[in-house]
Formats: sequence, structure tokens, C-alpha cells
Amino acid sequence: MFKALGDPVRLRLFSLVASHAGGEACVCDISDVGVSQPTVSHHLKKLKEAGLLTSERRGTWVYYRVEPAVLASMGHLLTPAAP
Amino acid sequence: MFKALGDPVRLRLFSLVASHAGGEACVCDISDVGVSQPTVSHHLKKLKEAGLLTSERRGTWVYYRVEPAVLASMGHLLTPAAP
DNA sequence: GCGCTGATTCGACGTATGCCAAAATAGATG
DNA sequence: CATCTATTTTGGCATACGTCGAATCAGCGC
Repeated sequence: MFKALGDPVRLRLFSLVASHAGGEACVCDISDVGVSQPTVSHHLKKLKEAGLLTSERRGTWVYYRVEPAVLASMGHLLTPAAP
Repeated sequence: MFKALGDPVRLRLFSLVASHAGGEACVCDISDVGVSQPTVSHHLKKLKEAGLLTSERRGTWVYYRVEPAVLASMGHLLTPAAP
């Protein structure tokens, strides 16, 4: 889990998904974190494999949301990034 | 910080220091984590640079202890590794 | 069925990272 | 001062990791 969040891009992606309205974020919403979109997808897949995110396809778009248990464990650790 | 704990060896080292008697551990106490001792020193230095550990030289031996603020932030996140 | 947009996978490249052996430093002890 | 143990630093190597471009897959609208 620490290894999954060790990469700055992944930490940013996780923080973005966690702080997005409704608790979920489409890939198209978070495609400007400084890397190309295939890389974003790659990192999201790693986060999903680590059990931190779950993905759900609704029509054309894919929505990611954080695993609730992880959110509970994080608690105030993420607060500086999720106001 | 997540990057510092991303490496399994560093996570193990941090956990060992955190769970050691007295809250501090000599380097000689934790020299069997699967890697050579210079590598242990290397990782301890990285953990110190990341602000997770502090080092204090007492005579011949060097004792490492965890930054209290980090311990408070971790809380129950480390409990499975620090009984 | 045919294009169109969005998302993922594949292949390859460059960089970063962890690892060890050997050498160098720090302090204690004779 | 010489020496010995404990720790850190250095140099170099192998591997893993992140990144991108191009190609591929998945639905949707015409």
C-alpha cells in the first residue's frame, strides 16, 4: 500500500479521486496531472491492483472511487489534500 | 513519506525501530533484515532524510528512534506490524 | 455496419533505485 | 599512538519503474 502511494503521480491521483465530488471521478476528469493519459490509466490500474481504488464502467466513461476501508484508515492523513 | 516507506526493507526497518523496547534501536540490533549492513545504513539514512527517524550517537553505537509526530499520525495503521 | 470518442494494453526507451563489496570515518580501549 | 569494532560513505552493477507513442478494445450515434 505504501508502495502503491509511493509514486507522486499515484498519490496525486488517489487524492484527486478521494476529494472529487460524489466520491468518484471519471478518467477524463483527471487527465491533467502532468503525464499522458495512457500513463494515468497505468497508474490507476496499479492503484486498483493494490486495493485502493475500484473501477466501474458506465457507458463510455469509467469511474474510479476509493475503497471505503482505505478512506477510513487514512482519516486525517489525507486531510491536507482533501479539504 | 509514502515514498520513503514504499520500499519493503524500509517499511520493515521502520516497523522494527518503532516496536523496539524503549522506542529506540541500535543499528547492530537490526542487522538481519535480509540485506547487508551497509544497505541497512543506507535505508536508515533515507528514512532520516524523510523525517521519519532520528539518529543519536552514544559512544560507539548509533541509536535510531522514530519521530513522535509520525508515530501519532500512523496510529493504528502500523498496529498489525507493531503489537 | 461504420466512424467517433474514451479507455486500456503493448513495446521500447531512459532514468532511478536497491544492492553489494570495498574503502573510509568515528569513537573507545589498550 | 596503534588498533579494534561499529557505522557510514563510495563506486559500480543489475534490475525495476515510470513514461511515452502507437496500436487495440469498448460503447455510442449515425
